Amino acid sequence: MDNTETPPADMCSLREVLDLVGDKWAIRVLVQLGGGPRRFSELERALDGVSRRMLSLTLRGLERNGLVTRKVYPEVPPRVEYTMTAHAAELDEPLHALSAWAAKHREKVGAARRAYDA
Amino acid sequence: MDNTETPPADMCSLREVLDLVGDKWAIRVLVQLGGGPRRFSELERALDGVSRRMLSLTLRGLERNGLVTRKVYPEVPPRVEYTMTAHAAELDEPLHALSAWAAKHREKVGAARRAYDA
DNA sequence: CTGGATCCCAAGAGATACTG
DNA sequence: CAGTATCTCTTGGGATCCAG
Repeated sequence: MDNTETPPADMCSLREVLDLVGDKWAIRVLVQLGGGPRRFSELERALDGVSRRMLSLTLRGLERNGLVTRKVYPEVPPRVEYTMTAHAAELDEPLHALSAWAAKHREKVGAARRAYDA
Repeated sequence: MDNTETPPADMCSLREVLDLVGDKWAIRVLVQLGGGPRRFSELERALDGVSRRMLSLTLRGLERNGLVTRKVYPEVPPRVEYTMTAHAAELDEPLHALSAWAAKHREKVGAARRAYDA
């Protein structure tokens, strides 16, 4: 066997991660929560352009999958804080690796795109 | 400053990567191409469930962004081979990191989901 | 303040048919 | 073989209004 195959990336796992954080706002929320617990309205302001509806849906999803915990303070006016879970925090490194790749190859991608469009 | 902030993950870069490979089929195509050049029909068979249309659109996108090159052999019947570019190959490691995270925390995610749904 | 409910539009994606 | 063109259905997501 002289093939040069890369050990097959685990498609199943890859899909699972994207299903968890591949949507429009999930990663941005996690990045915010990486800086510590945040209230709903704080997130709303920090994530420029997000609608209440989408923020809510995104947080529900993250909570459902155990990436975020929701803590309600029985006060008036109501206060709710969202916090990253421990294993969500472990996503930080893989995410940085992706981020680094993008930063490194940004120019090449841009050039390829311009060339293709011409 | 005693804050415990993680160095802010680069949101911009993160978004760029997801725009490149965050759609339904792109990553699967890249995983296939990681095993060497593939023909259109080979990909079509390997990616179970993909439609011709989506495979075509996905390949166009990857090609446009310089992640894949398209080589046409002037034969009859026609033959076309798709190949990963060098910098697309560098995505392999970050992707593996994500994949590893998913594999490691699969149970926790599943449990969280079952708990939430109950 | 925190969000759920509803309406509506636009993008995503499957099925089918046709062409170089 | 390797696609493109339509057509249609589904899903994502914004706007707005209502409620605990």
